[in-house]
Amino acid sequence: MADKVTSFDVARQAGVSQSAVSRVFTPGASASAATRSKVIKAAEELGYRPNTLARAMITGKSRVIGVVVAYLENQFYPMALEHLDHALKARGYHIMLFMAKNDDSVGQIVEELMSYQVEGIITASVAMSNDIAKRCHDAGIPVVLFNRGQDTGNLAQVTSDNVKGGRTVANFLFAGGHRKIAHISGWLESSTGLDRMRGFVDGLAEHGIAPVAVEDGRYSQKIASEITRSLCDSPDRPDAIFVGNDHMAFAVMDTLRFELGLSVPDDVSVIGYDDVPIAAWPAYDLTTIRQPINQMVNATVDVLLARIENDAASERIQIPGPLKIRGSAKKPKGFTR
Amino acid sequence: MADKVTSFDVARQAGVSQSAVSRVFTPGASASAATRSKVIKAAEELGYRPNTLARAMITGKSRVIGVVVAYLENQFYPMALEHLDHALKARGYHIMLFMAKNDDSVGQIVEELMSYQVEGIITASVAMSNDIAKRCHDAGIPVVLFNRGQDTGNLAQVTSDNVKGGRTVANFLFAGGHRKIAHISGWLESSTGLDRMRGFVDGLAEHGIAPVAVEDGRYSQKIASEITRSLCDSPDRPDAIFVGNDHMAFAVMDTLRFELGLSVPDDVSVIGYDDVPIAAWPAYDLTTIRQPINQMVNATVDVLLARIENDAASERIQIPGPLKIRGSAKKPKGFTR
DNA sequence: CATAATGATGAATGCGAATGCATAATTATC
DNA sequence: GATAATTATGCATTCGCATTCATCATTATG
Repeated sequence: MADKVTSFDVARQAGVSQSAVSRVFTPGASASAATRSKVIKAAEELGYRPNTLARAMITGKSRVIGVVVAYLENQFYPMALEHLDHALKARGYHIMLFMAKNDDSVGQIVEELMSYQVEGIITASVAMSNDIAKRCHDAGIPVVLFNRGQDTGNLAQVTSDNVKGGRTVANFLFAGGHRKIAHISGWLESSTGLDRMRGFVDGLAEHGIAPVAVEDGRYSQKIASEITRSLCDSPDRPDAIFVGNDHMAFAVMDTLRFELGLSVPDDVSVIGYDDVPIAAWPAYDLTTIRQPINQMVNATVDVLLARIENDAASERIQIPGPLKIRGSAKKPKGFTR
Repeated sequence: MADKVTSFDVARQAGVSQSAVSRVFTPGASASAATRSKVIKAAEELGYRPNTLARAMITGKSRVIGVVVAYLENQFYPMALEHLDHALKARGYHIMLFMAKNDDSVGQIVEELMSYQVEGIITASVAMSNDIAKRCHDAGIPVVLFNRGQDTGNLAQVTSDNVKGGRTVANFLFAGGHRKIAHISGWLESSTGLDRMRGFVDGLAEHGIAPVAVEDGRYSQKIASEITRSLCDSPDRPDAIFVGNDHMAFAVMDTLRFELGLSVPDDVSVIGYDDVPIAAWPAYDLTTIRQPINQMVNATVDVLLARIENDAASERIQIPGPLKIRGSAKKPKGFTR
């Protein structure tokens, strides 16, 4: 194992001072062409790379962003992670990844992130208690909630327009002739779950009807399946179900088809939310509200870096997402949103 | 934004020296109960946490592991990531995440990881050129390839027993009465793809038959679908297809059923590899070889940390995975592996 | 009670690179 | 060609904490 090679080693080899070496590796610092080439040559010979940790100590910039994710089984989050990686890499930042179930451990994780001197934190569908938010604020570490809103704590947040999405689904299902419509919601303690539900219920109300049932699926496939069973156990089963996200919608469809022997969409229409890649797979061919993940991620990164770089205000951004019409729900003729 | 609070601030507040503060936060260092409680009190009042970067500079231990992942759309990798997070967290390490397409950029990423002084690197289905492997070796940074083998470079690696898995599939399909069996392989430039293919072909050979076709699906759903179409376009279409991983198998099943109007398993049996959660979803109900992801991850972490802590040798570990029999392939009566 | 052994503590040092300051080398301007 | 303006360069310092060394307090041992 070769010993670590430092800027002093390179300096000696190149016959210059350590400062010169540092300047060559610091964008914008002044160094003559001669020095530069000597240093680069020596660095290559020795296999030198600046120690980012040491650099971070001086500059106070680690170029690391902490990312906290709750679920990875729901395909939306791996996809978000992939986009986040690209967007952050393009801006010269790196990801330190943590998993946190929603209930617990977020505080602990934030403490660890802070001790690593991350420059910012992105949480995906993870909320943050007020005192933790305050701690980040006091430490000067900006936080952006991705796909999760929160009224308290004055945190930046980026979501799709969930209320509008829910409303769009209501219009679409009503236009499709459905009158007995159930909703298996996302977790109702989360803003996304709640907003979609509200938009949906409001949307139906505008047509003078109410959902036949609203049950909290809590983003769990298991719970969603159970709810589906009990909904359809009734003589008066729904003819359409709006499900709070695609991940649950797949379970709902499977339960309807393979357990209850019902046809989707002939017996029951199903609509999801997210438009993850699986939704387009022929086995599901799920009609769903698309969350424009790319735009959402870009907005998240923009907001975060703006706050890192110039202390900008925290914003709340809502990006509208279109209904992606596929085959899991009856298509009204001439439907316009 | 409160200014950073350092160990000196805490020391002043507690009326002790900076060394004392450091000792209180360093497990195993000696400090009296009185000092300890004074320091802890002061630290809490000031909201102090040791700066991990500064600590890492001194100790040479960053407690960070670099994780490099190629795909996140194939559910196997998010699942692996989740397990990795748990296993590493339990050992006090953290993840710095990078995405790399297989062909490019791995070298660049490794350089960045090294500059962050990571203590080890795990690559998931990502290979590493020999000079990059050497660079890690020279820098004393152990590397473990997860779910990917590689003969050159003397790298530690953890996979399932892919050859055996392929063979098991061959036996199972033969016992199920299939004689016209095709294989849409994983990427044949990867050890996993190659080993599964070899085991499979060998297994069939032991029964005196050969696959009717072996095509490289390159882990792409699109390519797998295209191959499925062309395979079934022939008058002599296969009655079973072994697919190199679940992710492609889903696309194959969808193509067979919804595009070609064939029944799975009545017309064509399909078997995958991985046993990701989706494989158990009723829509697919995929018979597949389970990769024991938990064991694989634990082995990966064990090997890596052993090499970090005591310079252990690099190992090659193969963990056998059972056939998970579901409904996508005909079930031979009384089949024993 | 004296001496040895152990534990606790602070001052000083160093990890590796960035940067302010002062000076030297180069280039621009008249 | 002389002076001003600019660019390069090195020295010394700094970031925050762990650790060595020497010193001092405490406890153990005969």
